[in-house]
Amino acid sequence: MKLTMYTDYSLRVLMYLGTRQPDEKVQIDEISEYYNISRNHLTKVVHNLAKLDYIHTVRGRGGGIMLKYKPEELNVGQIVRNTEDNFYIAECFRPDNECVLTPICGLQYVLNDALNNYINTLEQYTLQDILPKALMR
Amino acid sequence: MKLTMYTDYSLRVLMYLGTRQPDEKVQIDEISEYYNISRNHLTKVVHNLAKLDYIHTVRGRGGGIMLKYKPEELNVGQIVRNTEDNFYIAECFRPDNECVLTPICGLQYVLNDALNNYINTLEQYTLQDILPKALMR
DNA sequence: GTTTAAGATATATATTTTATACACCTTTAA
DNA sequence: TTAAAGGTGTATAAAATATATATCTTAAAC
Ligand code: SF4
Ligand code: SF4
Repeated sequence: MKLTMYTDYSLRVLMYLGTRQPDEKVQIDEISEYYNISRNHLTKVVHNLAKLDYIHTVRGRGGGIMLKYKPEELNVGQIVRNTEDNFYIAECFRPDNECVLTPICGLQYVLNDALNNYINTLEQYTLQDILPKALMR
Repeated sequence: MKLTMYTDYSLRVLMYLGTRQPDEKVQIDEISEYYNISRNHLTKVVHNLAKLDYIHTVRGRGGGIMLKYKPEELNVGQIVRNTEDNFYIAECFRPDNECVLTPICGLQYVLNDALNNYINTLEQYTLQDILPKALMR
């Protein structure tokens, strides 16, 4: 019942960018220092956010990253759904499931219901809603 | 975003017992064979369920375990809440939190909201609701 | 009162998942 | 050509989970 650091870092990056001007380029180094996360690790998070089309990256000198959409257009639920890689909430949700109850167990539907409500809740918020008012220096 | 095997095993044990007569004693060995789970491991799960007051255990020859309440009196949400040991949904929910955003981040409230809806959903079901109609042999 | 079948407990090990580090590559403006 | 930026692959570490091993305790049956 927890998000991976990877997902949380992804959201932290988006929040960081969200407090800046729309077209302001920000460097990974700056963010990694602010959050005390290794640059290389954060680079992967950033790269993935770019693949997911949430941010725009500019390579080379003078480069940086920036949000591709306005904070109020970015849905928290969608971000989590795309960033968290698996939602294997129980064994029977996994490809290697061997639970003998699978054909007759009612729990799986209940868990699925709960998971949907979890995601649906997140989907009621946008990046704008969770943005820190200002970043602390 | 997943339950531990431990929690799932706990529910499996309760479901197993729920398909039996109220005062029928069932042995751990039988359950562990049915589910292909090591006896010793399952013993710990069972022991914990006893500590949580969900089941009654009888030691010694002729012993076994049985539900302490009727399936319709056992709430799935409560069971999960008691069995799953931590709900550290993000770094800031942990005792060793070092996230610099903590004082200003809006995400933590959103995550908490989502988690509550997850648990609340589970709380709408009882063991009776998820019971397999019959155990397969 | 000894045996046997049951659950209880503590510790160690293995496995899996997640996070981080290291090393090097590519791009582009100055 | 250099320097500052992001990109990529692989290896390692750390943490969380799950399982195994070994032994103990209880109580009914004989
Ligand atoms: S089928 Fe039921 S008991 Fe088996 S893994 Fe799925 S939820 Fe758990
Ligand atoms: S404060 Fe916000 S960014 Fe930091 S761990 Fe909590 S939810 Fe994540």
